[in-house]
Amino acid sequence: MNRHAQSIPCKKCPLQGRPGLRELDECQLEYMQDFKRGEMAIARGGMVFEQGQAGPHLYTVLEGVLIRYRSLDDGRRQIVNFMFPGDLIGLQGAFDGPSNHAVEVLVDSRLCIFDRSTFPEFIGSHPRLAYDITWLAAKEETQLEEHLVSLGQRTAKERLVYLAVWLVDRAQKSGIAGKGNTLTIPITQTQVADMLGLSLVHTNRTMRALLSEGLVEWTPGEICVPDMEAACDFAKFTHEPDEKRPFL
Amino acid sequence: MNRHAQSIPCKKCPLQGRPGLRELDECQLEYMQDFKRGEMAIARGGMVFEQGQAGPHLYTVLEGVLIRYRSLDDGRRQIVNFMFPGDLIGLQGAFDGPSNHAVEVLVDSRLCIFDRSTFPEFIGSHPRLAYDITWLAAKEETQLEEHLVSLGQRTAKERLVYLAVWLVDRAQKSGIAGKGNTLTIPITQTQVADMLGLSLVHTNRTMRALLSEGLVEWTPGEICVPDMEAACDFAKFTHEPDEKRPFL
DNA sequence: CGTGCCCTTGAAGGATTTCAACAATCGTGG
DNA sequence: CCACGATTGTTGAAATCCTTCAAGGGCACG
Repeated sequence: MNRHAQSIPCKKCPLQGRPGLRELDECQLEYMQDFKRGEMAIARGGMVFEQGQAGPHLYTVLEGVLIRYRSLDDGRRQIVNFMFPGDLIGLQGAFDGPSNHAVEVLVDSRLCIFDRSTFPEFIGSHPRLAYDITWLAAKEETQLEEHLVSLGQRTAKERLVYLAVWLVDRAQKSGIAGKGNTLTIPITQTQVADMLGLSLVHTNRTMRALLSEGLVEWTPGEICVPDMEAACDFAKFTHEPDEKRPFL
Repeated sequence: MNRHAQSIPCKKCPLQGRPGLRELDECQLEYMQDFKRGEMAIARGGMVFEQGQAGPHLYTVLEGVLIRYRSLDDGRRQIVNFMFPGDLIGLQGAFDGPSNHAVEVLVDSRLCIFDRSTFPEFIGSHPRLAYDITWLAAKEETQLEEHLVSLGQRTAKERLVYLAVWLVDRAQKSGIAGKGNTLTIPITQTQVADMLGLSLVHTNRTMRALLSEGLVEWTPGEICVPDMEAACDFAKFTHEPDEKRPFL
């Protein structure tokens, strides 16, 4: 399922120069190189870690898309967030205790591996990077807040539009979107349902309704938002200018 | 509404020695003292900051309980989390850009004030504290995940039980709970509804149902969970041992 | 003693879920 | 290469959870 790949040097990190990501300078790249333990490639459907496991690693997404979810023991599950290139995985688990969520690969991914054990040292010795990590944690929190608003206040239709817009937006910022507000991504309707807190059937119906209205064209394998502004307006989505995010 | 109070020295910080909080050592206390700008007392109903404001400060809750929420322009609002003594307020706003949520006082509070501007310096010069801040950010994220599961997967009854258990648990850890899994706190049913994504009417009915079943006794002004274990079980709530949290 | 906020309850309507069945797609092994 | 099972998408109909509308009572505050 997963194999360790040859490690690319940080200086050639594919994330450098992405539209929504901040560049690291020479000096920072060298620091990172010290902490990088290797890379890992996982195919769609593979798990980075399971709920309840205390993995020894932290990861950065170099390539691909992943989902993070929590399960209740009776089978219900909630997808908590999507992870795109540049996102940090496993920060919560970095502080002892097993993580309470699982991470699964949605689009074949390549991850950069760091050791959990070196994390405190890492923070201590590189203030700028410690600052960046806090930045990322704060942003992640902001994202979860947005999802929370969605689940708590929006109707099914609004949730679907919101998610579409949010995904396309994030994809564009990480440079993996297609032309014309399009995103090619194999998300299952079951997964969408588990993200939005809706039943599979209702998710399907709502998608078809939106399709016929032309607001969001969510066909299997591809999301397209013809009129971004109209969609944002409908879903009461206010995307912030969102300056470049740091990474690694 | 709010007034600046005489600043208590950090060495006499009331948070030292709380059941769920980690002690700071002499050295750390001195550092903190340098960054502390003062204190602020706000009464129930008062605002720490509004949605869209870019406040110049960061706060730590010394006393009281607060809520954090986001509003949609059409009036719907979602309470995103509760803040208890030891919690950090405004971390998201610490990285440029106005905060996208508002913070309101639920129980008369006293806050410790820090300058946003000294934040980068702060992280840089005190690795241990930088680590703690990241810890807090990660925990906050974990909490939001739990709420997300609630809104996405649980029924109205389960949500209410979950919230009750969660609140009582947090109150106990911050040492402001009453005897016998009791918490005296003036939460409005409208606020509960806005937290759980339910209508006011349905929130009320569900509360009454739980009351008659004896699972959760949520009377105006007080929450009581007679059988914690039964309640956790019913709501599929798994509270982790949760080691002591750092603060400040 | 009003006015406003909060809690409470009934009844009707609507959004969403569940149950059920079938078509379409895909990967895999014979 | 085709047949097969497994997964995914689609649709109808009935049941239910939850919301909205409406109205009244209690309590605090000026």
